[in-house]
Amino acid sequence: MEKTVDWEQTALISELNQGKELAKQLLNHLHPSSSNETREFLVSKILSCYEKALSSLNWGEQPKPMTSILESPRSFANSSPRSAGSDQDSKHRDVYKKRKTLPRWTEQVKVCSGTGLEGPVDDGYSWRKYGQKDILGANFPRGYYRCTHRHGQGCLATKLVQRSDEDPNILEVTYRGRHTCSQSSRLNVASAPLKSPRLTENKNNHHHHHHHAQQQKLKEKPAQEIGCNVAARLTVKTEGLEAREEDDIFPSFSFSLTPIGSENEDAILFCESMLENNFMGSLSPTFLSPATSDSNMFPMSPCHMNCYGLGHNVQTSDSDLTDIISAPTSATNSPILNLDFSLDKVELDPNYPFDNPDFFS
DNA sequence: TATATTTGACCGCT
DNA sequence: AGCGGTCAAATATA
Repeated sequence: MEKTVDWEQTALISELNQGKELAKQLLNHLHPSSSNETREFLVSKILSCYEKALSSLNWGEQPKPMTSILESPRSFANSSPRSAGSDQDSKHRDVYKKRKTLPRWTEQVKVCSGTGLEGPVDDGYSWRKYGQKDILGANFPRGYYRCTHRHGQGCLATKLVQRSDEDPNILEVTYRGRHTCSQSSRLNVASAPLKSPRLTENKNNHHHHHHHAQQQKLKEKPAQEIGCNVAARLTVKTEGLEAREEDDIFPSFSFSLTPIGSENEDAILFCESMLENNFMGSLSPTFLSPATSDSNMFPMSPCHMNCYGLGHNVQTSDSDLTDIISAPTSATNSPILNLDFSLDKVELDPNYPFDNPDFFS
C-alpha cells in the first residue's frame, strides 16, 4: 500500500510538471497562426494532467479504495483457471467485492450522425475488448473493454460501451476503475504522433444476434472522415448512489460545448483564465473525476474533437467518489462551491467552448 | 508470429 | 434462476 502512495506522490509531481510544460506549450500556440486543434489538444492534456494530479492527491489522503483494489485481479495473480481451489475462490470473491467499490461513472457520447456514424474514438488509452453481452431490455449488446496494460502493469481500468436504445447515436460509456498504467501510456499519447483511430467501441456494433439488424448500419466509417462539427453538450450528474447518504451532495450540472472553430479565441482565453486561477479548483472533482477520468479528458486527436459532437452525459456514482468530494481535509476540494461556480459559468454562457474533449471516444 | 477480437461458458450476486 | 461481468479458446488481423 505504501508503495502505492509513493507512486501517487511521484505521479502527482509528474503530472503537475507535465501540466506546467503543456501550459507553456499552449502559450506558444496562442497566436493566430497556430491551429485550433493544437491548442485544443493541449488544453485537453493540461486538464487531464491536473485532473490526474488532483486524483492522486485525493487518493493519497484517503488510503482507501484504489490502493486496495490495485492488486491481484483474478487473472494475473494466478494463472490457473478459476475452477481451481477454494483459496482462489475466496480470492475471486474478494475481487468482486473490491470491484464493486471501484470508481465508476458513465458518459453518454453522442457520435456524429449523418452519414453513418462511427464510433467513439480513442480516449488516450488503449483498450482491449474482452467480452460482449446482450443485456436484458437493451436493443444493443454491451461491449466490455479493459486496459491493454492489464497484465503488464496491472491496470484494472475497464469500461463498458452500450449503444443507447433511444438514440443509437449515443453511446453510453461506463468507466470503472482507475488507470494505473497512465504514466507510460499517457505520455505516449502526449508525445507520440497520434495514433490512428481505433474505433474499438465501434466494433461493438457487431451483432451478436441477428435481431440486431440496425447495428449493421451503425458501424462504419471513422469519424474523421465525416466532417461534422456539431455542438456538444456535456451533462454531469450523479447516478443512483447506492452506498451513502452523503452522496446527495452531488449536484448535477452540465457543460454546454460549442462547435469548435469560430470561438477559439474564447477558448484560449478560457484556458488561460483557468490556468491562472487554478482551474482545478474551479472544476468539479466530479467532472474531473476522481480516479480515472483521464479518459474523459483525453483527446484522441484534434480531428476527433472536431468530428464528435459529444453529447456527454457523465454520471458518477460510487462511494469512493463521494469520499473525495466530501473530504473535509482536502485543500483542493471545495467542490460544491466551486462546482456551482463552474456550472454557472459554463451553463450560462454557451460560448464557453470547453471543447476539448476528448471526451473521447 | 504477435496481438486483438469474437464468442460460448463460467461465476458471483441478487 | 437469471443476469451482468469475465474468462479464455478459437479465430481474425496486422
